[in-house]
Amino acid sequence: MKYKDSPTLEDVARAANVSTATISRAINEPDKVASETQDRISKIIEKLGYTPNFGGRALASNRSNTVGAVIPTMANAMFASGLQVFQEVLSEASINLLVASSGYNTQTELDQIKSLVGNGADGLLLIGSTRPAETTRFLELRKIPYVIAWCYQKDSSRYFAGFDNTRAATNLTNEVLNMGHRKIAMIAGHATNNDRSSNRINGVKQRIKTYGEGAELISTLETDYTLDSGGDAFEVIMKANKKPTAIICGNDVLAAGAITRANQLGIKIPAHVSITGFDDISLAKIVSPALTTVRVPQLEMGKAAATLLLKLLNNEKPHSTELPTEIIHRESLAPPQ
Amino acid sequence: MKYKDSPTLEDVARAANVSTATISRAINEPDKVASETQDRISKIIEKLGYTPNFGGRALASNRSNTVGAVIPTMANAMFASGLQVFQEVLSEASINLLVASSGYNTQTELDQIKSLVGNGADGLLLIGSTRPAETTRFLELRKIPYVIAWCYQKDSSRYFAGFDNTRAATNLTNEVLNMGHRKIAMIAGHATNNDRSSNRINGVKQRIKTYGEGAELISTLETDYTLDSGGDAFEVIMKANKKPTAIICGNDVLAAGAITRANQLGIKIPAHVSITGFDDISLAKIVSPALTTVRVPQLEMGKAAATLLLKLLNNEKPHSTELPTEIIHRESLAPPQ
DNA sequence: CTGAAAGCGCTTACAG
DNA sequence: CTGAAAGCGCTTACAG
Repeated sequence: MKYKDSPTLEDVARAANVSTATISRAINEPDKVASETQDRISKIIEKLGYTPNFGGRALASNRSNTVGAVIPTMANAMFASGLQVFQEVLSEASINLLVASSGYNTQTELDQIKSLVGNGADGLLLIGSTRPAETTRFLELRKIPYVIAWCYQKDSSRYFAGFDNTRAATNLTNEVLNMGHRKIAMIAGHATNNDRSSNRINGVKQRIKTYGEGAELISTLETDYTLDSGGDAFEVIMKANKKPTAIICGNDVLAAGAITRANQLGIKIPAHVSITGFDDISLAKIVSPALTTVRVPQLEMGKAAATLLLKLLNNEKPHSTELPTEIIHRESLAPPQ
Repeated sequence: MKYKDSPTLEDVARAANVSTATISRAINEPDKVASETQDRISKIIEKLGYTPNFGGRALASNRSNTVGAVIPTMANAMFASGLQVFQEVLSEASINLLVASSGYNTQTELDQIKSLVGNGADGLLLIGSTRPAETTRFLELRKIPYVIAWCYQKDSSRYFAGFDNTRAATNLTNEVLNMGHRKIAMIAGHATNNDRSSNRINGVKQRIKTYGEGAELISTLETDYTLDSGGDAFEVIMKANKKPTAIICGNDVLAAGAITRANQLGIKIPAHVSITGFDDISLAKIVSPALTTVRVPQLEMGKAAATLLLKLLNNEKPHSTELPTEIIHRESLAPPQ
């Protein structure tokens, strides 16, 4: 847009018979201005329809009041709803949100981070803790405050708003085992450079290993987080000679894909095989049978991440926040028959 | 972040033994710089880790290379995936995306528009064509280029990347009628200030009215676009004395909610009642029975909207783009029994 | 192809 | 509580 058409601070100053400094204060630090002056200025601003020029402000103050988020994909409702809350909280603090997606690709993520920072992001929201050294180096070099959501690490110098994926997966696996399942398979998301996926895999593996009682992880397939991939992986697993009685899926999309495929193939869930999900997005309630899954605090993470980042921008030293997960019992998990 | 730590154009200029003007050109209009100079500058930029200061650039050029989008909600996968493509296309043109949501509230939408524009958005993506005069006035006053997605109007001075909601609804209704249904009900989203919803309602009404043959719209309920609301509306409709043989839903979320509720109540779909959706989000394939619905070109709209906006920012006069919709036949619609 | 210099619209010590 | 003025880091006619 052309700012030439818009009034500037100087126009306001002239009309109000004060200096531009006073107008600036009236806008940014009203306490420091006499209340009558304030009133007069307010009216003139209103009348002229003045709004501060963004570039001028950013240049002079070294602040853009903008924050960036790079998420793997907006297409998964999970990230989208977390992002929504994140934005709402920021909005109340008059901070705007720049958004980009990485498609689960670390190079793309770095490109987007650079782009957002180059476009003035004062801080960043990132998903997951594992990333190439180059990315970490850039972040440190530029001293960008950032918070990491969807996972949690204690005793870290970084800031997290998330949950312990390993523990959540361990708990879920324990539930599956206690229900009597011994032959278990897993359909996971690609684990490379994705700590949420690899931690969930680890949680499942660890629990099965330590459980004893003949419990066994017969296979774990890594694939894309899509419905079709989940379906395909399900088919592969069910065509093998050695079949599981329960399949633990890395997220709800994969699980919903598996169930849909099972329905098409005439394989009864959970009578023939149990299936579990992860995330508890709305799909989980809709699919039939409804998914037994792990509820992940999506909205709470969005909110916590925003709060954390706001503090960071304010030069405070906040504490990472760990959020709880919970197993949601629905129909897709039952004792083996 | 503190830019004091970062090198400036002047630092680069000094190191390269040229003026800042030349560095600026090397970055923005490489053709205008001798290729040896260019090479030297590139190396120095690389070595110093220079990136242009956003505020300085925005102030001097009156351009932020940032565009804003205000969508009703990110929680509906439909908008989220359109937004994703929108962002990807912009990203290739080195334009960043500022995102905000309105929660289907026109006042919130206006606030967010003001905030994004105040934060430097050069252009805007908006959903739907109906909004209060105050909003339209603001947009015109500030001369913000914007494109409207998810709907289409011909012979308008505004720019659209979308489809004709009325016609799509008409076509779907025609399908339902041709299948033999005569008693029809509708579960729609709130129509006030939501042209997508009201146009879909109009399409259904019009077609039923002109169809004859005893066709009748026995009721149309307006509600929130949530699964539970869809379920509740379904229950209300099925408890009335006069029951429909088909229920047309304003979107897939509502339809999925209705089907899920039907399953819980033991009402067979489509044996007892047929149900149709709108949008064709992934829910539609997952729900059981799978939804017969209208495929809305989400990704194509995101792409078309980005292309349109890019042209607008480039001072071209592009044409609005109308995209086709298509009826997807699955299991939830069948002849009345 | 390159440079000197003005100017974009703010904020912020500093002085009063 | 207010003002004069420097300065933030770029871009862009203009001149050569």
